[in-house]
Formats: sequence, C-alpha cells, structure tokens
Amino acid sequence: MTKQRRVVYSILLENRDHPTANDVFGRVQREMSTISLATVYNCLDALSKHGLINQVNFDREPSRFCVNPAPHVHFRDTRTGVIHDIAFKEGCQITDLLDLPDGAEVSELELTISGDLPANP
Amino acid sequence: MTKQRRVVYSILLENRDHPTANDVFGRVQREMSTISLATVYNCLDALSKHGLINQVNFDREPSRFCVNPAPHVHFRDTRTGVIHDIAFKEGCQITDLLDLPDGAEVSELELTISGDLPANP
DNA sequence: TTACAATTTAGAATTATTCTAATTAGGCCT
DNA sequence: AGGCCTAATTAGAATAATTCTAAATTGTAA
Repeated sequence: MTKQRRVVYSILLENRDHPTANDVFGRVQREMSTISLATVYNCLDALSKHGLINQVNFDREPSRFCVNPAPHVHFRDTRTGVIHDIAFKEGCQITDLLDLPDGAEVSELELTISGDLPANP
Repeated sequence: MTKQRRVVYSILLENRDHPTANDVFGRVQREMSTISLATVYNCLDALSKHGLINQVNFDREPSRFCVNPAPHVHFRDTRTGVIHDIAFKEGCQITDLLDLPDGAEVSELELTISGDLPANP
C-alpha cells in the first residue's frame, strides 16, 4: 500500500458511484495534485489484483470501479445511467442455472444488466 | 441485406468460433477482396441491431461475434482461449436469482464466465 | 549511508473502434 | 432505358481508453 494507492482506494470508498478511471483521477487530483493518470491506472489495477475492488465493464465503455466486496452483479438504469449493485437472493448460485460442461471450474463471472427502473416519486 | 452483409453473415454461420471484427474481415476478404474493415464493422453492427447476431465482450478485449440465436451465456476456457456457448437449464430465469428492485425491466443482460475446462483425453 | 527493488511520473505509443467525406449501388418512377 | 434518391460502402483520418517506456522517486533493509 503506497500513498497513492491509499488515496485512490479511499476515494472509491467515499463515493460508491462506479466511477471511471478518469473520474477517479479527477477526484484524487483534488487532494494529491501531483498524481498522474498512469498511476491511477496502476493503482486501480493493483487494487483489483488484490481483490479490494472490481473492474466493471458495460460493453466497450470505459471501465468502472466498484468497492463492494460482496458478490453482486450490476444493473444500469438506461434512463439515468446510474449503475446499481444487485445482490443475489439467499443461497443462489448462478451457475446452478447453467448447462456447464462436467468439471468446468469457474474462475471469473461477470453479469451486467441494462434496463429501466421505475421513476422515483 | 446488402451483398456485404450477406457475406459477413454467411462467414459467421460457417464457423461459429466467436471471431473478432478483424478475424471476420480476414475471412470475408478471401471471397470479396474489395471489402473494407469499416464495412465489416458496419455490417456487424447492422446484423446486431437486427438481432441476427450478438456482440460478446470479455472485459475490454476486442468484441467477438456470435450467431447463436438461442438465449445463452459465454464461457471462455482460460487454457485454450476457446469460447463456448452455454445454455440455460430448462425453465430457468437468471433474474429470478437476483434482488432486483420492484418494477425493474431488464432490456439487456450479458453474462460472461472464465474458467478451466477439464482437458479432453 | 548506500544499495536495491518497486512505484510513480510524463509523455509517447497502441489499438479497437468510430467518423468523415466522397463514391458507388440499387430501387423506383415515368 | 434513363434519371433521381436514398442508403451503403470505401479509404483513410480521427478518437479515446488504456498500456508502455524510460527516467526519476520512494521506501526499506543491510
């Protein structure tokens, strides 16, 4: 954990809105003006590799980053663009629903959903 | 359906190995040497929009294209790099497993899995 | 302190994809 | 058949997220 990684991580904890690397860069700069974008990428990568954060990809858009450590998937409201974390129902295993070949070992699984959420009154 | 779109589509039907746009370009060129890469992108996009093919994204790698019209997800064997189509078990709805907010309407859903497949003897 | 390895930095490079502007092709009407 | 109209194709330039490179910096341990 370097100073930069700590700052990047704390920025992500502060506002869990699934920012892009660029968003993170902007926010980090406010309290560490000398940081470079490359470092932000390095830090995000390091934090990812150590399992502290997740990289979230919707199609080919810029990656977003998520600090939620619990297993979950991502739902994007197509109206607002906001990304929501969606938990699994109690005791549910997604792979139970799939016709996986015998002996297949899942190492990574990403599920992204886009759709509409009813407007909040 | 233009000549180019027909060729692109038939190339995809011929070999269902989830090629990238560039792969498709190479294959199409063999039988229509004047086609341009931009056209391949255009065609893939048009076919996608009309629901004939699917665009498949693994992380931020180049998109791949899939002609399987049935609902399914994608599993990549990390050893060989081969992408397999995985069907759902009878009568299973992935969204049944999720704590979706009331009234959420799913319009798109992409599930990608990476993992190991037992070696074939 | 000195040495060493790992990290950060700035900027250049990469690369999948999209855009632009000009050309071509195909259909339709008389 | 000939002339228009729209949509598609083309070549090449542009874009943009990310990665790479090489040099400078930092932290740590002997």
